Amino acid sequence: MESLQKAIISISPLSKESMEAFTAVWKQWITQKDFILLKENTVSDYFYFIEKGAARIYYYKNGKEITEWLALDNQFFLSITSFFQRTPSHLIIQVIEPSVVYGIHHDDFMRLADKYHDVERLLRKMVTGSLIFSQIRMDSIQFESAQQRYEKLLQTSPQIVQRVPLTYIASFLGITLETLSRIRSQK
Amino acid sequence: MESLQKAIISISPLSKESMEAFTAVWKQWITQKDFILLKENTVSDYFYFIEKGAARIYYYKNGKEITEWLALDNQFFLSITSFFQRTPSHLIIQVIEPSVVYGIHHDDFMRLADKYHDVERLLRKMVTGSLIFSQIRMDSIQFESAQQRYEKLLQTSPQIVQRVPLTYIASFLGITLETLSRIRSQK
DNA sequence: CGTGCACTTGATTGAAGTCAAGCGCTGTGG
DNA sequence: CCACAGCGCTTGACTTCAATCAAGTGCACG
Repeated sequence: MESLQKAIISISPLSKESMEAFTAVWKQWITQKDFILLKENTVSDYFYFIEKGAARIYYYKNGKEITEWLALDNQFFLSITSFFQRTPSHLIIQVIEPSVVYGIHHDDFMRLADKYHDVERLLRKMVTGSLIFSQIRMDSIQFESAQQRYEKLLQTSPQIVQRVPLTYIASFLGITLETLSRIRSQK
Repeated sequence: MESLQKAIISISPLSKESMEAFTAVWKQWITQKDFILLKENTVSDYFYFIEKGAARIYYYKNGKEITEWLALDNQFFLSITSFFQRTPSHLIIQVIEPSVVYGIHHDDFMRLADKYHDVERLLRKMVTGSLIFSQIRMDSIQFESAQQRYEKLLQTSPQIVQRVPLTYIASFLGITLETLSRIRSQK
């Protein structure tokens, strides 16, 4: 819970009152490996924070699993379209290591954003950060080779490469397992 | 200016006071074709709204122009990373038809978001909408064929295909002009 | 001890990129 | 008023990166 508060403050500080009201409504999960936080075709109610452990967001595309996102220690994550649009999602959120996860319900988050201006600002900054990241990732998928993307991941998130199975990493990078294997074997 | 107000309200309503303060600070440009709104390597100060006309956001990648975004009548547009991170951008924003464009300065927008909770909420909803769009576009670039992307554009934004040169459309779709030409010639 | 999962390796294919040439307007200057 | 320069687009030949399909290896654990 302390690490959640730190993560919040680093994005946008909250008044004592807002912080207390805000952190009070987060729910905690202490889960085993392979625990499912979000089932397929359901509305994603929670905005998550993983304090310790690892999770992946994935879905099925033509019968194959596509890993859309990987979250490790001290990261926020969510099914963006489902959480904000309140529509059922083909996404599945699965914990892939024993983990400690926090989540705030959509309705609580919106209620508090309405009540406290600084919570609204926090949410805006979170979404903005996510949007910037999304832009960078789109550029990467469009213009960088599989090799470049893998090398960038090695630089920016070496822990992912160490802790997450290659199958997940491959589709997170937008390439097949075979291509990733060949990239790794060169040199 | 009326269309700007309508566009704002359709995203998130503002109180009379906020709306007045907010719309008061938008600057207007009435421009000829090819007018440059944002020069290369400068910080993008404005969040734009195109009332009538067309604009494109592009940059140079290995000496070639890449069109990143196309905005037509009644759309908001901006250089996301530059506007929010306040960093110089390789992006160029150019009007490609005689147009009427409005823009709000970053500092005015942030000042008003700080002062009025409902302006902050408006900004959050704008960014959220943009993020959702960005996710959908990323998925499209990653998994759809050039053909599918073109057909989708035809369906969702036929005006773009009618009003914008194919060179720009091609790189907006993430393909070359030649590939787009071949797609169009089949059937 | 063997079944299956995680990963590797090889052969082939395919979608789109690159390079190069050419066509047909349009508009401007001699 | 014609000519040709240049832009917007098309077409063709060839290349390339990564996907697909298909085996095969090695380790983990029940």
